[in-house]
Amino acid sequence: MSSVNTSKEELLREEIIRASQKLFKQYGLQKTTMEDIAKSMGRGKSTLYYYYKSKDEVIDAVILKEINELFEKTKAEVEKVTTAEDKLKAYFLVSLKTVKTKANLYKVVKGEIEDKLPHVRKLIKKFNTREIQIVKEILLLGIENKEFNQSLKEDADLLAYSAVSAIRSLTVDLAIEDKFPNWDERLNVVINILLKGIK
Amino acid sequence: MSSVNTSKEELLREEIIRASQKLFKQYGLQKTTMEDIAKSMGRGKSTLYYYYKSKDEVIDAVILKEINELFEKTKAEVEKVTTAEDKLKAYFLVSLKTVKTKANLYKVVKGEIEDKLPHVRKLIKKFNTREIQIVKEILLLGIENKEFNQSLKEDADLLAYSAVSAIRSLTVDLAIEDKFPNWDERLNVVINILLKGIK
Amino acid sequence: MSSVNTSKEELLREEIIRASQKLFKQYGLQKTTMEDIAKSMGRGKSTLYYYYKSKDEVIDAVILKEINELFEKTKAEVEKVTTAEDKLKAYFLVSLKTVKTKANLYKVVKGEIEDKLPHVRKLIKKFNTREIQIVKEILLLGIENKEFNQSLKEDADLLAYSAVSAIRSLTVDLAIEDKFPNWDERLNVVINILLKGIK
Amino acid sequence: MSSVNTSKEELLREEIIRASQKLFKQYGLQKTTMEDIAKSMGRGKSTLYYYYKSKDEVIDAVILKEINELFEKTKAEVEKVTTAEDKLKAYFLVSLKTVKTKANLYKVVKGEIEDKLPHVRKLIKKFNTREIQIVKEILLLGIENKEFNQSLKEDADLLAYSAVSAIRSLTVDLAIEDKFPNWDERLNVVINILLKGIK
DNA sequence: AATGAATGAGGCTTCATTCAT
DNA sequence: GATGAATGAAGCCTCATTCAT
Repeated sequence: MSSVNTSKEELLREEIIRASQKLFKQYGLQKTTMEDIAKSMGRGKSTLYYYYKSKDEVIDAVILKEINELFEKTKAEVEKVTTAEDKLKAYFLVSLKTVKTKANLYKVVKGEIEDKLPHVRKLIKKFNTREIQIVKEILLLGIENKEFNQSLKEDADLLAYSAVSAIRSLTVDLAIEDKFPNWDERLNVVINILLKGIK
Repeated sequence: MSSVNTSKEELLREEIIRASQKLFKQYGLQKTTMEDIAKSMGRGKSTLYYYYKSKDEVIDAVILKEINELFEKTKAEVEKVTTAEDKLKAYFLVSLKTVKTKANLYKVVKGEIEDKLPHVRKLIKKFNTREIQIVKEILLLGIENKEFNQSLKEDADLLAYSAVSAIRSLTVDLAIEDKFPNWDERLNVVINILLKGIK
Repeated sequence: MSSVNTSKEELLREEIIRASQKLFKQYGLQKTTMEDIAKSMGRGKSTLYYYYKSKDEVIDAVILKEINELFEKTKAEVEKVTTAEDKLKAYFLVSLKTVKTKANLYKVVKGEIEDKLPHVRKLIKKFNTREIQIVKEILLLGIENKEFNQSLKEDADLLAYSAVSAIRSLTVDLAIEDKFPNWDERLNVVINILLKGIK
Repeated sequence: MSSVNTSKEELLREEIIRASQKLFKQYGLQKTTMEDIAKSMGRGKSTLYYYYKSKDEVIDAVILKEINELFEKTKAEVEKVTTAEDKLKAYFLVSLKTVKTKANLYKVVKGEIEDKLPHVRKLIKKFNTREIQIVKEILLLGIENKEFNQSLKEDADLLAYSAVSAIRSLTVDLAIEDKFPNWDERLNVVINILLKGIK
């Protein structure tokens, strides 16, 4: 019985997150009101407060979910291939494809979050840490493999960080603007430059 | 006489922008209220409205100023050197140094702006276009020079765009987090990888 | 159950209108603030916004209510009697009595409305049209009846309009000033002159 | 020297009144701001305060001027003719024509004044008193003349008051709406009814 | 004499949040 | 469990008015 409740409760909690996600992507964190979220679910505003203590908690949950989804997907794809080069490519491509469908949230998240929800920074940081860790491991693997230049070893941290930061922003920007046709395919050029640079 | 008036008015207008700039960097566009700005100048709220019609107008002015400053500085430094490689390095370094002092504003600006002030997007776009143009010209110069790989020619657009986007986000991220000591110096590694990649 | 909700909500909506009505009469449309209305009900300002989207909506509702009340009362009284003369008298007297209790609102409404709420003009016009129609029908009845002078037929429109306009202003003016004792009774003289004039 | 100053000062005072008059007619008493008035004269806002202590004083002056103009014109026309009937007609016609050009001010004035500027009520009252006095004298003349019905004598006051009130509102309403073509000419029907009624 | 500059007071509106049911 | 109702706090903006020059 309790499990039924829990499951039902969990279901609604998820519905709230889904609805919020959608609206956050469309209108941004600030502009989306609790009212908006509630209405989009055909429910009363106070229902949200039954499941989440505050708007901030809703935001947290949404971001955490996004972060995990991206992370899991990235990790899975990276593990599918073996060479460091392929892993790096895989990392880039998953980032690209995932971000493409979530462009607005990322865009929004990046600016607003830091500002208004210092608390959320931790989430982002934690996520970044995990992502950077992945990339760093790929780099180190490549260096050990002799796929990549040995001299990079001491800067692997900074490089990993830079790659994560740059790739994210680039994909977000490209996804938001629709300027370059087939940018996702053509981005290979960029990846190749990088790979050539680190080989 | 008229010039005295103009200059005096201009002076206060600038003071407002400076004060706003500072607060925007600290608290973000939304969280900074007109009240905050006024108080930080030791003046009444309505004084702001004597010089700017609305908060949006203040925001516009601040952003426009930042954009122009960065652009002019970038352009000047790039013109000081001659080889494409040096120009590219110069571009990176100015971006780095400038952004470092304006990290918060950029951070803020990037997310919030898109959301709430579609009007401001034009400013950003125009600025981006100008920056991308600079980088593209550097790339083409390098290709002509044989400094850079000839095969890049057809993707110069996308590359320039990518470089601008990536470098901006990277600098912003690095400036915000204080994780890497001397990151601005060590970033040479990143630049060198890129340069090696495109040579 | 739904009807309970509806009725409860409707109840508060009405309470708001009543409170607003009272204050509008006392202080005028502009001078009465949402704060005033809320306080006079012992409630928070934002409660008003739960029931009405804006001050304008409140004003609309108040005016619409007044208009309908006056119209219904007028119509009922006019229908009670049969001769055109009696109907005309009835029309005058109801206008008189009703307006007497609402003098301030009418006074206020007349000037402010036109100015600031072009939208409300429609309401007024529609109301005027209905009132004028009543009077016109009385006139035509009287002409057919031979109670009134046949020559009025072609100017029935203008006459009806004039009568409505004049009687309203006269009653409002008289109600506001307390100059003439028993003016409502003595106004028979005026009515008789008019009747004599049109017979 | 003092007279030069005075005259020059007087000139500007009048200019202010003229400008205010125009704007009040167009936008109403409240909606017209001191800024608006100043701008429409190509002068600074504070200049107004050099000549008038407050907005209320400006309003007073405008109204007083309007009142006097109408009164003087009315009086002059009434004195031109001799029979009571002609005088009454003259009174009506001047009211009509004058009001036609000032419709907006009257409209505005009627509602707003009472509300917000209790002080101005005195002006209006005084003006009304003078107008009513004129009409009353015409009525009494007519009664003495045997032009009008003798029985009206004891209600001359109320009748005069009513006539003034009704005619003003009627003319204002007609001037504002442009519903009836040539209403000013056709209004003779109304006047004739009244005259017939009181003969 | 004339005014540019500055502002206090106050108005409307929004929204996250609480609470009784 | 779920929510309708209510609200405090805060934000943007307007405007009559003052004051130094």
